[in-house]
Amino acid sequence: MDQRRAKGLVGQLMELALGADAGNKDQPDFLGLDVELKTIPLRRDGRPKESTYVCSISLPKMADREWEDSIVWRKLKRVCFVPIESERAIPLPDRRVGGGFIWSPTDDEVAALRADWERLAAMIARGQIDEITAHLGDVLQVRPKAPNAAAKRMTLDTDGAPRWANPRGFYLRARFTEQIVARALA
DNA sequence: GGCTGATCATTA
DNA sequence: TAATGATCAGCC
Repeated sequence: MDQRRAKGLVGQLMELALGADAGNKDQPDFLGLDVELKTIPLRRDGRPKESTYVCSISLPKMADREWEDSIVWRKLKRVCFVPIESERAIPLPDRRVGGGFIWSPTDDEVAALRADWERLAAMIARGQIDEITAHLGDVLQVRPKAPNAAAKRMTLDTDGAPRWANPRGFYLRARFTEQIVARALA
């Protein structure tokens, strides 16, 4: 199977298998439980292979939104993580699924997430969206999230002036999810 | 190997 | 069309 053409398939199969019901809305996957479902790709050594996508960014809404009301926090305060074997050489049907577990960030993790989020939100609010790179953030990072690099979406400046920007999304660094998985297995 | 920026399938 | 689900590919 061509893995290049099956990127989101694993996640969607899990949603189907576990009965997630939010569809492609900007809300937690399990509406009644307020729990977000995420798969984590693991290599043979049991460490995460990739960073984990959290959500897309609504540029205009970042400016006057507090951390407690942010989409990132709403999604991350309770997550059902499901580790999945993801070596590129293993065919999709042969991949093993690990035991899923419900996770909530510890106080330290919340503090780290919040610090990164507030710094990034401040940059967005100041109209520095094009200066944000994936280098920023200790645990949370901002990366392109678009069909291709040429895609632009209309957004609003802090002054209310329209401008074009590349769509972005929030991601959890692999080092962060590695700690989560390690703690869950301990 | 780790990280960053780019890209792909499917659905409402 | 735009949002969801992530992984790919190349530079360091």
